[in-house]
Amino acid sequence: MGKIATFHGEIETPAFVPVATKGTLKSLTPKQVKEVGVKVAFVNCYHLVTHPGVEIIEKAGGIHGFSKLEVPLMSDSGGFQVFSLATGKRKAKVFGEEEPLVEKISEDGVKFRSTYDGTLVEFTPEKSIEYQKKIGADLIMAFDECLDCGADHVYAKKSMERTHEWLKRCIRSSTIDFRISNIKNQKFQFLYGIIQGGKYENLRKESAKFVVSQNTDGVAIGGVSVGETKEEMRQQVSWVSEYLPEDKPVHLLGVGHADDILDLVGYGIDTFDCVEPTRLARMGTIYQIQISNFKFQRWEKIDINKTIYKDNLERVDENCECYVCQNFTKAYLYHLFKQKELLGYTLATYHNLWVMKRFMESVRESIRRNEI
RNA sequence: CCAGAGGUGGCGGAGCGGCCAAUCGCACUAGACUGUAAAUCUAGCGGGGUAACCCUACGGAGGUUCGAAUCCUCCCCUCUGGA
Repeated sequence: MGKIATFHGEIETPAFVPVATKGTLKSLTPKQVKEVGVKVAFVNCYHLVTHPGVEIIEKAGGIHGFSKLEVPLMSDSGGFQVFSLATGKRKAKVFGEEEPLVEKISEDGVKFRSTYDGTLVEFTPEKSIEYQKKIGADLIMAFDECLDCGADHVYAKKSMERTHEWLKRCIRSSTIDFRISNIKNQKFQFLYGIIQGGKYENLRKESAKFVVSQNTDGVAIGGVSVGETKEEMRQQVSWVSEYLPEDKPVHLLGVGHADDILDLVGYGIDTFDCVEPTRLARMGTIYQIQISNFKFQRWEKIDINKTIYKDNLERVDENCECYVCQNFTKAYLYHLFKQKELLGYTLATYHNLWVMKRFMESVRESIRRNEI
C-alpha cells in the first residue's frame, strides 16, 4: 500500500493506469474520466511529439491544460515505440511506399518516421526529456530501448547497457533546469528509470541493481508485454523483485491483465499501465466481474457483438453499479456496436474502467487484510 | 396489350463460352488484442471428405457445344415507360 503525491493529486497504490496515448482516453471526456474514478493516466511522448507537437502543448500550459485531463499523468518516453514501430506486424505506408518506421537505433538515440507524413523524428535521451518536460506529465520515463523478447543474449546485453547509459543522460538533463514548477517553485516532475535485460536472469538482475542505484524518483520495469508468455513475464518480474526499492514507486510497463496484477503486486509493483480495458472495450469486450465484500471472486469477459445478446434485456454486467449498468442493457450495447454508434465505445470504455477501479479497490483491500 | 430493362449465394452486386462453387461489399461465425500506427486485424462463410476430389447450384424447362451463370427457344416472374 502506498501513496504517490503529485502536483495534480494523489495516487493510492497499487493503482491501475489507463492509457491515453495521444492525450485522450479514447471515447471519454475528461469529465467522464474523473467520474469513472481514474486517478492517473498514461500519455505517450512519441505520439504527442509527432502530433500535435510539443510546442503547442507547452504553449497551452502542458498536457494537463491542453487536454483537460486534470489527473496525475505519466508520460512514456518513446522507448516503447522503438519496439512497437520497428516490429509491429502492421505495414506502414509512407508516401505510398512501405518504409521502416524506425530508421536507426544507435548509441546516441533513435530515428523514427512520423506515422503521419514520413517526417524524420529523432529521439535521444536529452530530447525525450526535453519533450516530456514540455508535455509536463507528473511522472516521466527515462528513454530506454524496449527489447524484443526474441533478442539473443549478446544483443540484450548491449541494449541493456545502452539503456543504462541513456538513463544517466536522462538524469543529467532532467536535473539541469527542469522539474521545478514555475508556478509554485517546487519540484513537480518525477523521473523513473527503466529496468531492461530481456529474458535473461543475470541481465535483469544487473539492470535492476544499476537502475535502483541511480537515485531516480521511481523505478519501472520495461521490456515486458512484448510478446513473451505470461509465465516468462512474471518470471522476469520475480527476478528483479528483491532489488526493487520500498521507498519509491515501482511501475510495471504495459502489464495489466487482472490475473497479472493480482500476482505481481506481491512482487512490489505499485502501478500498472495497460491498454487492455480501453482497447478491448472498443472491440466490444465487456468485463464481467464479481466482487463481494471487497473480495475479488471472478473475472470474465463477454463479446457484446455476439448475436446471443441481440434480445438480451439484462443489464450490461449484473454485478456492476456503474452508470452504464444502471441504465443500459446488453441488447442496447449490442445494437450500438453492430451499428458502430459512437456511444457504444464510450459506454464500454466507461464500464471497463469502472470495473478496473473496483478491481484495484479489491486488491488494496486484500493487501490491507493481509490476504496478499 | 405494346415497348424496353432485368431475374446470380442470407442481402446488395460483379461475371457474360473453359482458369467459376462464382470478384467485391454487407451480414454472419470464429479467433486475436498486455509501456495503443488498433472504434482494429486475421480466418471461415452451398453440402460432403484429412486430401486429391465428389455432389448440388446462377428463375423454370428444353437445346447448341468437348464444355454454359454466360449462346438459342419456350415458359414464369419483376421493374420502367406508353396505351
